[in-house]
Amino acid sequence: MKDIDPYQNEPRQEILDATLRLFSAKGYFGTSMQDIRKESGVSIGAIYHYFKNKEEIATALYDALLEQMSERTNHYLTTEKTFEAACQALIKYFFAMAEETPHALQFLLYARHREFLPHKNPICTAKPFELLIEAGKRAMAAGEVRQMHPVVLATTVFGSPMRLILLRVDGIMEFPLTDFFEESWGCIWRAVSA
Amino acid sequence: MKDIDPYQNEPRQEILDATLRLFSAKGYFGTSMQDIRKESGVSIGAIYHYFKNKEEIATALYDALLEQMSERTNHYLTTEKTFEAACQALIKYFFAMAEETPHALQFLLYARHREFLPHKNPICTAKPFELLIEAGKRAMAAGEVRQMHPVVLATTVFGSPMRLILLRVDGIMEFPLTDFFEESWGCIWRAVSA
DNA sequence: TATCATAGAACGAACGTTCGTTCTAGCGGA
DNA sequence: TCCGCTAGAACGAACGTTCGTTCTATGATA
Repeated sequence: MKDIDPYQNEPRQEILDATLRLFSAKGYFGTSMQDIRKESGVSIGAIYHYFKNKEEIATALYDALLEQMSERTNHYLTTEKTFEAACQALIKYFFAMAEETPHALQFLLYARHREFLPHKNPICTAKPFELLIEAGKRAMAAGEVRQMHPVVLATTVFGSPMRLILLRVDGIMEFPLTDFFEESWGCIWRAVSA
Repeated sequence: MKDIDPYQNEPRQEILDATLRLFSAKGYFGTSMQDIRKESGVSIGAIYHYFKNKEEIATALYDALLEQMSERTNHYLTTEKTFEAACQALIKYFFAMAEETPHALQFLLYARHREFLPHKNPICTAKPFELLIEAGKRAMAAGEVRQMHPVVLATTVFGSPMRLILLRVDGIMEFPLTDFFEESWGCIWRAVSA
């Protein structure tokens, strides 16, 4: 026996997948609704049946990806015993994402969402960033890392991996990021450990 | 005595200044030629007298800012005696830029130029980035910094300041970056010094 | 089982708007 | 007079969106 309407939202997901590919390749404004129709194989009328307008497709994508990232961040920060282990796990997760679903990372990290989602806050004020800041404060209080401004801590730990990720999803870096994890983390931990 | 025709290109510069403000606030696609006309006070006809089209305005901006950045990078890397001093000077320069001309940095670092300047290489393959990589290799050979992949070195040194800059030009960081230079650099140099 | 009724998914031509660009007329200093 | 420059109306293309219609699956009725 089948699940209740397992295919009900199949076209909806098809639209989202196609849109993510297009947005990450050509950007929001460079992607027309006709492009989405061609890439997804779903007709214009059907697209507007599932989404109110173009912006709502972008919002749906953004929210879903941010939620996923937020969950993972929260997961590692609460289950790993140390700040070090949590950060390592997070960076490994991002590095793996850069290899497996580069489109998602590109859309989430690279795009200036304020250009086409003006009512959304920039990603750095979003939940994952706040979770990190709080975890950093606790790690400083516990003496695991040196004392510094929480934002400096966060940028020191994640600034360089993020830049590596952008180089990778842009196709400038030809080797998988996982090859560089140890080296990169070695630098980061020297920088902040107590 | 005045320079030769100092005012000849006054409208041209007015257009570029206005466009930079608009692009950094609303993005390339969010800015119409009518917006540029209003912001610059130069008529549509005059704008098209000085520039072939919208893309050429963006290219002129991009090239000018990149050239300026390239010059500075080259200057510090060749005149400062150590890699450490050169990097410090560069980061201080960027931090100062973030305070004084945030629009320029925002346009140069944040925008996905591939969306509207498809024939331009991403900024990370541009001259300043290459200069840094080469300087990093020399510093490793000289024993000033530890051995690692040159790209890891570059992202470790500049990844975190760049992220601080983005937080600042986005208005998330409320204090001038110069306040955080010492703290940030302390982390960076721990990370990479031999 | 056969027939009809209904809902809503899918369709794509057509619409109105906005955009970048072109065009033509005219201004003003040399 | 000439010419660099300015002006802004007009143009055509491309865009996001709408809308009247068709298709399809399901349920009700007899």
